[in-house]
Formats: sequence, C-alpha cells, structure tokens
Amino acid sequence: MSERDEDQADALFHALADRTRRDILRRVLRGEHSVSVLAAKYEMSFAAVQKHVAVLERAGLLTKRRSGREQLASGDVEAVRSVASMLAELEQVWRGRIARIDELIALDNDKQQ
Amino acid sequence: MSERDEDQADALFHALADRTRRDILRRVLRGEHSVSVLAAKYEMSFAAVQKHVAVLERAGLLTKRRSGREQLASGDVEAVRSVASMLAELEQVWRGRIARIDELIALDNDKQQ
DNA sequence: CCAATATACAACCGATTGGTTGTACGTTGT
DNA sequence: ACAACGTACAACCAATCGGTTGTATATTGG
Repeated sequence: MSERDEDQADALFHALADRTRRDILRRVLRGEHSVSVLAAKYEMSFAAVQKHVAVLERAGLLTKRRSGREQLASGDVEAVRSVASMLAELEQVWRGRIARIDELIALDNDKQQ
Repeated sequence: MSERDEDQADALFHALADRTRRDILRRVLRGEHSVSVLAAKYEMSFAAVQKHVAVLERAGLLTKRRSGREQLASGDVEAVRSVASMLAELEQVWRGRIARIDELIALDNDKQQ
C-alpha cells in the first residue's frame, strides 16, 4: 500500500470520525445543499459547519459547485465505496486466518486417520 | 440513530483514522500477536504502540487475552463488518437520491407524451 | 446603488491526540 | 532468589481538532 493511499485513508476515516460530518454527508448524499442551508441545521456557527464541509471536501467525500453566490455541496458515493472496499480488504485478511486454521484442522484429521 | 450508536461510530472511525492502528489491525486480524511483538514492528516506543492497541480495543476492533505475562491481541471481524454496514447505509441514502431523479425523469416523459 | 446574503478565511482558545520518558508490578527462566 | 521480560499507567509535550468571533469579498434583489 502506497504512502498516498495511506494519506487518503487517513483523510477519509478522519472525515467520517465526527457525527456532524457524517450527518452532513448523509444530507448531501440525498441531494445538493448549499453551505448556509446546511449550517442552519446545526446549533453551531456558520464557520464551524463550513470547516466541516471543507474537511469532507478535502477527503473527496463531497464536491462543491458554484451557483451564483451559493456553493452547492453534493455527496460523492464513489469515495464512500472506496472506504467500503478498504474494509472489505481487512475482512479478506481475516478470511486468510480462518483458511489457515481450517488447513491445520484438516492436517490434524489426516494424522489421526 | 441513537446517541450510543453515534459514540460507537465516532470510536470506530477514529480508531481507523491512523495508519499505525490500521496496520496493527491488519496484523491482529491475521492472527494473535502479543503487544510487545507488535511494538517491535514499529519505530516508536512500546508505550505508544500499547496506546494504539488500547484505542483499537476501546472501539471493539480487537480483544485481548492474557497468557502468562503476555497479552495476546486478536482482531474482531464483526466490528469491521459493523463499519462496513454503516457505509452501506450511506450508499443506500445515495440510492434514494437516484431513485427520486429517475422518478422526475419518468414524470417529465409522461408530460411530454 | 446599496443593503442583505453567501461564502471564505484568519486568529484565537480549550480539549484531545500521538508521541515521549519514567515508574511500578506481576510473571518467568535459570 | 532474582534478573529479565511484558505490561500498565501517569506525567508531560507539541501538534491538531472543533469550536468561536471578526473581517473581507462577491453576488443578488429591490
């Protein structure tokens, strides 16, 4: 695994490790939302929400599109899938362990016969 | 989604948002490793690695088992799967958006006929 | 034209993070 | 018995995080 991939993984998991950001992500996956419309949903300053959006954007989990004075944020499902595939990879590592255990059991059965 | 679930999600994503911890998780998913054996693999102090293991343990991504003076850590694939299912849920949110777009297209086609 | 709106960004703050060293304590091998 | 080993945990530190307020800039509606 390359250094770039690890940086990307750091950014993705970090972005997801905050409930406000996960909630923003759910909203923008549902459809486009301007930053100020998003900000209105939370009991924190506009600037705070804007920072959360920026973290999600840097991780690639959402993209922004200008429309007049508004900035419309939209969730990127491909980035979500890339995280899912990292976890699938981890599960594969675990499957290898089970396969090795099964192999040992099989060898043991052979011996006993 | 309950507050407890959100706390758990915070802990899980935070635990995964560090490359050393992801690497430790890969190793312990492959099989049991003592904390000191894990510590030997990284260019940082034993205490630092021990803290990383503790973060993974608190998130439920690994469990420890005492064996004499050693503490054997083992990865928990169920916790990995629970993260994967959170992402699947996000992807479902996105699918709803697509479904609504398709619906609008269908309505538009009806009008034009 | 200009007041209101939407955004961006810097500076600041307390809490948390990821690392260190040092100390303490149970377990083990000789 | 005791030195070496494996672990736990506290105290500390610099850097980052999640939040704030304040300021600047571009766009819009009346």
